Order: sequence, then structure tokens, then C-alpha cells
Amino acid sequence: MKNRENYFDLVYQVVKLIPKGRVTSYGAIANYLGLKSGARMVGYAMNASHSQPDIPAHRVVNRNGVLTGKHHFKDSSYMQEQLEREGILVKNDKIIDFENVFWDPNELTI
DNA sequence: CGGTTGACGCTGT
DNA sequence: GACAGCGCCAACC
Repeated sequence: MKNRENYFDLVYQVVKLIPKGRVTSYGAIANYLGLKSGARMVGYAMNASHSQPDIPAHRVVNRNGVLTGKHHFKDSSYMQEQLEREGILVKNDKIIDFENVFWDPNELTI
């Protein structure tokens, strides 16, 4: 049994904490976990989230607010569909008012 | 053990 | 403002 799940779990914990109607970026999670520049690792962990149906990966986008990982979901439109379902408007695979719906794990301390 | 890939991000031009 | 290149680190071949 590898401890790698522990690493992914850290990402899962944060993603689960994302409030409804909010989104965050890979870099924000990486920074919160202290992984710095490990944004790619966060995305990699998300890829393993397929074993964790409780992981709202659709709430995680890149720092541009673009649904870069939508192609990894069951359906290409699944990610956008879920976001719109929570009141997040998506246009051209990009989140509208991204900075408005953006949620940073660092706010937890505020 | 070495090279490539990747749901990213930043800096430079 | 758009495009290209580099870095960062774990997983995969």
C-alpha cells in the first residue's frame, strides 16, 4: 500500500472544502498545501480523483478560469453543466466573473 | 535508472 | 495583448 494516497488526499480535502457556487485554481490549492509550483501535481491528483466520487473536481480550474480539465470528465460538457448548476456561468469553456466566484483556501483563516 | 508526460504557472519577448 | 519557453515534481514507460 503506497502512501501516495496521502498526497492525493490532501488535495481532496481542500477540493471538498470548496463552497457551493465557488471555484478555485490548481495553483491556489498547491500554494495552500505548500506544494508551490506543484499545480501540475494537483491536477495529477485530481486525475486520481476518479476513485473519489465525492471530489467536485469540476470546481477546480486553472488560474485563467478556463475549464482545462473538462475533457477528462465523462462528458466534455459535464464540467460546465455542473458549474452552471451551481450558479456559475461558463462561456467558451471559461468561467464568467471568475474572480467573483473564485475561492481561495487561504480564506479559511480569515 | 533515464526520458517523457502532464486537469499549471510565471517570466520574457 | 498574444505567444513561446522554462520550471517544478510526481507518475508512467
